[in-house]
Amino acid sequence: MGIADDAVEVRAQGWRTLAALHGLIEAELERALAASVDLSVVEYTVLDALNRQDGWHMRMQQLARAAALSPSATTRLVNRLEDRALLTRILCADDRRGIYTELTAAGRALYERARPIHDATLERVLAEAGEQPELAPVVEALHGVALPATAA
Amino acid sequence: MGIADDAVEVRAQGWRTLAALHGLIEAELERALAASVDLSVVEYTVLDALNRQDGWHMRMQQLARAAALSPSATTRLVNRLEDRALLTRILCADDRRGIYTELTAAGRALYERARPIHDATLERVLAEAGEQPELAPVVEALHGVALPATAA
DNA sequence: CATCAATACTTGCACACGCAATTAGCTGGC
DNA sequence: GCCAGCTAATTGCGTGTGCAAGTATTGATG
Repeated sequence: MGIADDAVEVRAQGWRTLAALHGLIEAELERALAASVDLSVVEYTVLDALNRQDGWHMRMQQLARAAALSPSATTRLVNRLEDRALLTRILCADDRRGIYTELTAAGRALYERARPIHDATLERVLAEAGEQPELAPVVEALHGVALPATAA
Repeated sequence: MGIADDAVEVRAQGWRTLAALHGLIEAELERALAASVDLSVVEYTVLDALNRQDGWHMRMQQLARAAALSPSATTRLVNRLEDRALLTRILCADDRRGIYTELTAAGRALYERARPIHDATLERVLAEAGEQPELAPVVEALHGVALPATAA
């Protein structure tokens, strides 16, 4: 097996490791959030993204990008959250095709309740994963990701 | 914002980055494999896992673990691949609850055709991701994952 | 040897997703 | 000012998934 073949194997193994870690974290978050606040991970991601905008609107498309979802899935996700009165649709005046979404008070409240659970679960899972030799290097690398804005 | 809060933010940001990279890679692999060999990423994962066993059987449960899938999803996934004659179910004699799966010649052939496409796509996407400052640290870490067996 | 718990897989069901087609609204050429 | 082409969001439809219940088989206990 030559050097080139080794590189291919390393990449494949790296991808499997990444997928395994991702699946592990997502499954744990899913379980924790569903049990405590009846939210899925994508739903939490949307609430988190909206909250990070701190009172400002977000287009459906931005939401879709933040949640890595298709437009249609985004529509239905927003529907679900709107039905639960966690956010509201706002037709913006300057471009009447675009639809902005905003957290309601209830949405913000639920997010505040969900966040500590989310963060604690993440901390626990990352700690556990860090002890597995295969996953550890990737877990370590997560500490090194660039922080946006506030850290600059 | 204190040190503890920073750590929480770093973890959250790390998780978002991991999810973004994972989604990116998976989407590209999905597209490439679907277009060329009509396989989804999970289907390829199963073929890959079976091929790595090199002629030996795998239980449904091992398959489920390798593909990060529930038992029910594994059953249906194996059904799909069996319908396409890419693998066969083998009822093993020593434990008649367990069901082993094995690649057929057609399955092995399709895998051999899919692998270069998979590997090339992975190389390309990782190279592209490595140029994005936010994703780069995680991409780098993938090179450092431990190789099983053959590298020992 | 009969029985009860545990394990391995399968099936019923509801749900979230992506793709393609659709509707509504903006924008540029003439 | 109007039609063609583009973008934003939604809806119809088929498919893959997880959970919970069901079936078959094994192993332990009395």
